[in-house]
Amino acid sequence: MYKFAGKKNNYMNIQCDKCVIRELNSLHSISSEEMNSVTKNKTTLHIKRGEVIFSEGSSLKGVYCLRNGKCKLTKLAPNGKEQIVRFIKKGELVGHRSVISNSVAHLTVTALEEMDVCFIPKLEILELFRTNSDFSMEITKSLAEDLDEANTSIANMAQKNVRERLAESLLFFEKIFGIDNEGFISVNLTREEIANAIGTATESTIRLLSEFKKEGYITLAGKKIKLKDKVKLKHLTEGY
Amino acid sequence: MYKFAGKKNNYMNIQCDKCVIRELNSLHSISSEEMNSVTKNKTTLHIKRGEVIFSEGSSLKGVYCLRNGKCKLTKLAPNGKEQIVRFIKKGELVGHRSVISNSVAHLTVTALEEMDVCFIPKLEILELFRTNSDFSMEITKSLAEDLDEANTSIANMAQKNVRERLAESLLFFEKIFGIDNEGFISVNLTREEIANAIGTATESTIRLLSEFKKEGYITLAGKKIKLKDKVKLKHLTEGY
DNA sequence: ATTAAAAACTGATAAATATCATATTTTGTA
DNA sequence: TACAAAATATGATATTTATCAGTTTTTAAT
Repeated sequence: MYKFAGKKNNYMNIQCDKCVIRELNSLHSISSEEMNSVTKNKTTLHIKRGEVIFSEGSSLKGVYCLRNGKCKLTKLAPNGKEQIVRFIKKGELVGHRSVISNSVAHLTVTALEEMDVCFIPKLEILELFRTNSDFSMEITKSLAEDLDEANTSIANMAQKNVRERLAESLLFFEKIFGIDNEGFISVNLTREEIANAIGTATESTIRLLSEFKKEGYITLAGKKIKLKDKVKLKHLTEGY
Repeated sequence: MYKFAGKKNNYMNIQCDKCVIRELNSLHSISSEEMNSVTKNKTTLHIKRGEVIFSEGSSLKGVYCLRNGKCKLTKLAPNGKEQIVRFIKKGELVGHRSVISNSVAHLTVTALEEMDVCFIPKLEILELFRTNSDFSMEITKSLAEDLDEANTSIANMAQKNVRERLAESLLFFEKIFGIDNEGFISVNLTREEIANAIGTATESTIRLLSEFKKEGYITLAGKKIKLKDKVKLKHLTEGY
């Protein structure tokens, strides 16, 4: 079962205006006065791989700003399988959808590695949204972008086969997570998690990865994956 | 190829505050003064089945408010097939995503039947967004809702098989479009369109509809569909 | 009312994918 | 370091779904 992230300590309550990731999300549009208020009211959490930041059905008391690390957003299907709907990394906000629409969380957010996350109370966010139209515009734009990506995802799921989706995902993983100094994709995903993202059986994912390796498009080292022939992978995403 | 809706006539330039659908979308939160401005600047279009309101890649000069009728939102996949991402009906807005994020349209909107559509210029909408925080909140909430539905759709596409998705879609069609006086679902969709919505081959859709009929869950009369056993269909969506 | 085009339908077959069973490897931790 | 648990891997088989080819029915335009 889930391990919940419980350690709410303020030991790292860095001022937001000194935070490196500030520029990366909607918070970049707030004034220094507003920033001070956020700094005062936020708390910082340290979270380990596999821990849940919040889960589907829970009611959120604020939004989370990711200082570093990566996580997955999942949805539980009626068959009990978890669908990974999206990946999120350093600099992004989570929970703003629930806070804005004043509803329960519809996704579960789970850390894929150690991460530091700042919790900003609901009131703080709603007040910013109401009084700072740059901020509300930013939040709205970010939802609009998410919606657009989700629509693309629907089309991919519906129109592409598993092989095409896997190729697509590998390129996507490298693009958003980058590579380590040996050239491997910088994210720690199990085969099952990859399967849950592309919507297939774990065995199919494993088999296709082996095929991609055999055909020379990727290198596998344990669970680490290196892309060797991105041009070919790009072609594979469109089925040739 | 597409037939574009070109007839921009003002013959039906009804005042927005008298419009029946006003209560149904984000515009319900605007003042009567603001409403007057919208009335003055909007134009009304009459559109026939199959005509395109706007298409993927085009840059929008405003948003469209659906006075009546139904339409489909589609996305062109690289394989040339069209994916229906969503259905929209009377009372809803389209194009606000593009206008808010100041980007090109990422979807094509096509009428499924005769419809009247009001066009509201971009400036009008952006001004409302900037100055009326109730309106911006409504727009944002509606994007948040769309996003949530899109995520559910991703999970359904990924986790459910074609039979389950078809059962789900039939129930969904009846729910959002209602039924006529003989009990048939009130929307005119070809088998191909249904297939494009659930992400399968047209033949598979036809075959499964025949099976559902043979098994007594639905009635078919031409392209019209009546749901006979909704409890069973509900069970089918979860695979039993 | 006639007729051409589009849509719906059906069957046969191929291809893709899931499932089950089991072996091997890796990982985390005592 | 050892060992149990988890993850990865592979083969055999069943199931689902797509594709192709053709027929019938419906629709819309003249």
